[in-house]
Amino acid sequence: MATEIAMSATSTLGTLQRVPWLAAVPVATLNRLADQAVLHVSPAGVQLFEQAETPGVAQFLVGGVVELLAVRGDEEKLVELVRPFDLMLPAAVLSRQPYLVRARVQSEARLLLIPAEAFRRAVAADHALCLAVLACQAAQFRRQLKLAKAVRLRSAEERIGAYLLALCEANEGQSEIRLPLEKCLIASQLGMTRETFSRALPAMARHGLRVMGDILLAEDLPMARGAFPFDPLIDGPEPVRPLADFRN
Amino acid sequence: MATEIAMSATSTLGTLQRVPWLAAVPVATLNRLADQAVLHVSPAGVQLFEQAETPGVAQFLVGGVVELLAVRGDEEKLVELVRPFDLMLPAAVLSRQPYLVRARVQSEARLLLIPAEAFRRAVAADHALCLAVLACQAAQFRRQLKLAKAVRLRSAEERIGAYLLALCEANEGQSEIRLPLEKCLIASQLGMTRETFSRALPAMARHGLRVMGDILLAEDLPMARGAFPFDPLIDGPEPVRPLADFRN
DNA sequence: GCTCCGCTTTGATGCAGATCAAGGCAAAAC
DNA sequence: GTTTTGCCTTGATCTGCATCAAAGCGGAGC
Repeated sequence: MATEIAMSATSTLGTLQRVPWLAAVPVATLNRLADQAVLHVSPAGVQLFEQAETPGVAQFLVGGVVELLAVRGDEEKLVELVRPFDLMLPAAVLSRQPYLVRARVQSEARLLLIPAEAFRRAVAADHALCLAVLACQAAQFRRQLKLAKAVRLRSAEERIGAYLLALCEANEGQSEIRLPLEKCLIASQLGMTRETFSRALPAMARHGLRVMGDILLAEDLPMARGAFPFDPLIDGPEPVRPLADFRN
Repeated sequence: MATEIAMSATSTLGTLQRVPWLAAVPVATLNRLADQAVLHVSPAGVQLFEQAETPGVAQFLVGGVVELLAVRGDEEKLVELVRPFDLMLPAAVLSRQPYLVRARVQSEARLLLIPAEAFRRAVAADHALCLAVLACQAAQFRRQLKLAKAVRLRSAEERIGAYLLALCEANEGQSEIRLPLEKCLIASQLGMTRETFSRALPAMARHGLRVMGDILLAEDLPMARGAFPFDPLIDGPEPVRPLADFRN
């Protein structure tokens, strides 16, 4: 299952120091966190926590991808994907409330585990850390809002179009692009079934995006952009933007 | 349109002091905020800000209800309702990013307007305020998650059932309950059209909830609870829970 | 080679909920 | 009084997407 790795505090500290949005946090504070942190590596498929569980540790994702799933009975619906560097559901940890979703590793995850109480104390003790976490939380909120907008405002086909175009832009210049995920995962990420996704793919060729197997080739990028206009308020990235100049 | 009210700083301060989750914030800080704040009263229908606008003021909702709307072209979809006491989209204000949604007053709103830069400075300067805003932001995030779960996991009928039952519980004991909102507003709040809502209402009688006009009478509460079980991870309240003991 | 298994595709069908289009009903305006 | 205006209901129809079921298809293992 999950591997726990004994680690010198220095390397844990190193990891924390490499996080851009923790740049403004004093090393002393990061050090105190690092002292209590353990690095955990979890392979795909492992469940990190269950819905309704109360967080005992703060989990800091430093590698891999984790999916958050809304659960009822035995059906799961993907709510969000978490990528590095990000805290897993800081809202639950900070407010000492149960998780609202299940978390499962999608691709091998590297996690820094910090006892929840220690984490809360650190946030309460260090203003700079508090500001950083606030920025992280704000970014997560905005990502969530964007997702909600995408689902409510766009049809399945449009979401696929936007997704494929985002891929094209990420791999600027290449004409052949390999889909980064299994199709069924992409489908659930876009909030539809794999069948719907599968059926919609051939239809995308009409808009200049041909998908064959797991290869996407952009045949007519301008036409595609015409059919699926880029909306920065939905498709734009949402990086963590710390309130840098916090002392003033 | 909107009425701007000249106000002694003391009464603005008084308003801030009455906010539960600002209890731990030093009066000096609240006072500095109050000095720069203006109370604004906006009648229903007024648009507070537009999608893509960059926040110039932080808006603190102290009365009334505001709806947040995702917009594309001329169609609007309700994303969330904001009620007192809450900050309007603190994520946008703090990260100096454009609003992702439009805000419109649903029922007469009382807002404390604070210049955005002053607000950011205050958060950056006062640790206690930062913690309070963090808690506020966390609560908003969790509300948003709960909404997403409700929409993805429940059918239209189930959402209506949960809503009506919540009403019953709020007015414990009364057999006749008046719907607190116009039906079309309830419908959009539940993420469906008024027609769907209208059609589903008669059907609810089969589960012990009869709605006649704008009166709801709970004919068989236990049966209703059986059909629409209460899920605290969706239906539970999500108050702002400040990390009270922040100095430690 | 063959078989098995996971993933994907395809087809047929079903359904929830949206949309379009008339009315009904009541309070407010004239 | 009548008319207007908002809001709600009702019916007919549409459609996007899910669901169910049955193949393809390719790689891993035997």
